[in-house]
Amino acid sequence: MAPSVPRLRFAPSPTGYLHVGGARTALFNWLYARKFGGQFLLRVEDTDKARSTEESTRAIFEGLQWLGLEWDEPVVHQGANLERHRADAQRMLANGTAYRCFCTQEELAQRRAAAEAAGAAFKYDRRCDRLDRVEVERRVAAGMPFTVRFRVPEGSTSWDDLVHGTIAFLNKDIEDFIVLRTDGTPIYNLAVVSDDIAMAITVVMRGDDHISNTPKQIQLYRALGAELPVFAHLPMIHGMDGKKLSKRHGATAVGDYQHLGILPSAMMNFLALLGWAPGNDIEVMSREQMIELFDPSGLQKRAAIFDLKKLEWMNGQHLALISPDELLQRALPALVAAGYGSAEEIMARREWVFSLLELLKVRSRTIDEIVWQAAPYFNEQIELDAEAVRKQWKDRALTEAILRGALEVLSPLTEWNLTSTEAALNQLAARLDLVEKPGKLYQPLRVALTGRAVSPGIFEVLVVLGRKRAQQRLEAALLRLRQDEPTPD
RNA sequence: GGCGGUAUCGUCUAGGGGACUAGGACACGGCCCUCUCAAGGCUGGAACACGGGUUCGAAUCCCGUUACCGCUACCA
Repeated sequence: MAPSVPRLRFAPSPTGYLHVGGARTALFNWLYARKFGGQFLLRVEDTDKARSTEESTRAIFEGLQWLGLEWDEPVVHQGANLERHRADAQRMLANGTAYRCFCTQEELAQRRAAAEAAGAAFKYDRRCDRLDRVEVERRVAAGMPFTVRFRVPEGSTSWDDLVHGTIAFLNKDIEDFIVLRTDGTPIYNLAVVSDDIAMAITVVMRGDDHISNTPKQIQLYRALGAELPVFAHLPMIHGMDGKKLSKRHGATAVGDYQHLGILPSAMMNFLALLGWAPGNDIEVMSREQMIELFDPSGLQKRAAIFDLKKLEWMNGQHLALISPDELLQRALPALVAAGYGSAEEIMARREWVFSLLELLKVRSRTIDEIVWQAAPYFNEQIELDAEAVRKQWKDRALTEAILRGALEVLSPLTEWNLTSTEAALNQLAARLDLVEKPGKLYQPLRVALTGRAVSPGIFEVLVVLGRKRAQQRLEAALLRLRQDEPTPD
């Protein structure tokens, strides 16, 4: 059983960005630790120097931080533990659970090819384990290079997986695997076990592509005299075509979603639901609720398919939940990038921005959509959408009457708010006999005020625009209408 | 090939022997609300991979088959 204070770790290899599958694995590790009062640690598996990069390490940290998956102790770099890995291999050599193998890579490749040609499965034949002590010593003295191989014992290896239940392997199906290379560097399975023991990891939660590594690792724990952790193997994430999620499916890095205008809380919520369900038909959750409701027994065994549409819906739900402050904080960089002003300028109009965001977020699924919709309110000049103009300003005489009339009823207002502008426009509607057809009145106005056929309610637009700009836009529209006048078809 | 894993609507899932004419959500269609677009409400179509058992009774348990996925390196 898991001890009372569980320790878990997320152990990515820094060979790319933080993949959504990795992010979900990290998320479940984190949830488990938070739920049961344990620790969540981070270990960078950078033993593969050729493929590991600093940049990738940084990208992974950033992705985790963006999601809010804070780790509790300094990051462990696997590459720094080489001496311990080596010492552990020596320990196994000394206690007889491993042996030296002098077969070269070429010989092995040859035998493997021969076996395959004969239609048989290749498995190391243990020839070096049969060398007598004298011969081994002679070869070592002669400086012959060797690897260290683990001697897999008879019998079977099984464990009670937290998500799959009991999984068992026959040891005869596991070959004597190499644990230390000729150059004295460790193979993955040794490095992982050695580090997990050193970090006192009690729950190893990882992708189910590691299931077949697990019996080997269990043997290693035993050979090193260490207590076994609890294993939990999480399913993978697939793309819409049911294949393993890859670049072909579009964005796979969590950073991509950040730039698409997804909220971290929505991303977390969505990822959590991909492979776990709290039950009771609960779907939208804050991070606190997720921790509260998390239960490893609800972990899914089956690979899930990443559905962008649902992520977007989820984001819309979270947009509705977050505070104006948080929304502004998350949207600010995108607002600046869109050219709406400097961060200082935008923050100076904080209250106004709050009210604008409040109007736009309900009609948006992502921050990017909010930014796009915000253009007519931040920019001095608006672009008239040609399609909207064509459709809504079709009747030029009526449009002119509406614009002129709006200017007339709006100008004398002493108060400029939702109720006063509504009253004024109602008056205009009556005058133009459009009370029964409000769309005929409001749509042309909407185009004049925002340049678009879609916007928040017209009175809200008037208020957020402010009297001055609203009037300027109506006048500009009138002008534009006259310029375009001589266009009889 | 060998070994391992998985199998409920298109997708995410609820379900853990009778409460199932299988529930919810996304997506899709319709209706309502409505100045547009959203949001919201209501509503429709849509699934237990197949075959055998066990049982009075199976989506739920067991065994096969099939399909898909993973591993099978001196990669991680």
